[in-house]
Amino acid sequence: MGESSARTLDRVFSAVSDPTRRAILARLADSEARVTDIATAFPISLNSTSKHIRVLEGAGLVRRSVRGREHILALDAAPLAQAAGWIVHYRRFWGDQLASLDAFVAGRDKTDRTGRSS
Amino acid sequence: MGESSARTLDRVFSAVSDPTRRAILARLADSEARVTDIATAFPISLNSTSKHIRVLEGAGLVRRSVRGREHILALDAAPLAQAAGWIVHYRRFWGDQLASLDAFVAGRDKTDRTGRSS
DNA sequence: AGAAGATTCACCCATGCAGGTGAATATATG
DNA sequence: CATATATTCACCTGCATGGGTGAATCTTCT
Repeated sequence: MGESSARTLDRVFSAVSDPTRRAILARLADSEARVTDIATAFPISLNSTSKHIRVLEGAGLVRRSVRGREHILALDAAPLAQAAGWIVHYRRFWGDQLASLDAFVAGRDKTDRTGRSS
Repeated sequence: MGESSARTLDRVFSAVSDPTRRAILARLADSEARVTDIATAFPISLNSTSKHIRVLEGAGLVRRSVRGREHILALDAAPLAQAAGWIVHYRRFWGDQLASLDAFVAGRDKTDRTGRSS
């Protein structure tokens, strides 16, 4: 399971490296949405939005349920857990700035999670 | 502080999305190394290795100390903590597969951390 | 000074991706 | 059937990047 998911890890990290896609995830964390809903919320075209969603789907971060002519998109953060699993291996190198991961989580929870930088 | 680090987050995720670079990080987690040491450990040229290290430096994940003609590279996992901070915002969407992050950390700690495939 | 080692710089090539526009495909709705 | 809505497909452009080769730079050693 650790070997075949390397490709997935590639895609997850790559997908999440884009600010627009991180913003899309933040949006979907709030509520489900259609492709058009997301497109109108960002200064990019509907087409570009569709491609971003494709990438997020390829990473397993977004799931789509076609209901009629509307494509309802929902966040699926499971691959992020996998990504966290990789990162956490290096937690002993994080140094004195972060004692425990849970403490880190608690302290950081009120930060903005959009990741938008225009 | 949360805004200017968005770019950093981009670079961290992007840097880590490459399997070769993840393997380089794993190597540096074991011990410091020169550029040549890393290059000989991978089936890519010295030049390509140098570029990968540049990317990792740009993400703040690797620090270089020039000692004479040798460039000693060391892991700096602090940016990974920042990346973990972003991911952790979505931990409540991870579902039933992972109850608490610490439990996850404990259970996953003996998995391989190389990230190498092939 | 001269030679060998370590690393980078300057290009080249191919691929991928983010962004766009315009047409095509479904699905509702009148 | 005809039309509006939702999404994608096909294609184009510009830029970044992973890979390579060969020359240049800098440092150590004899």
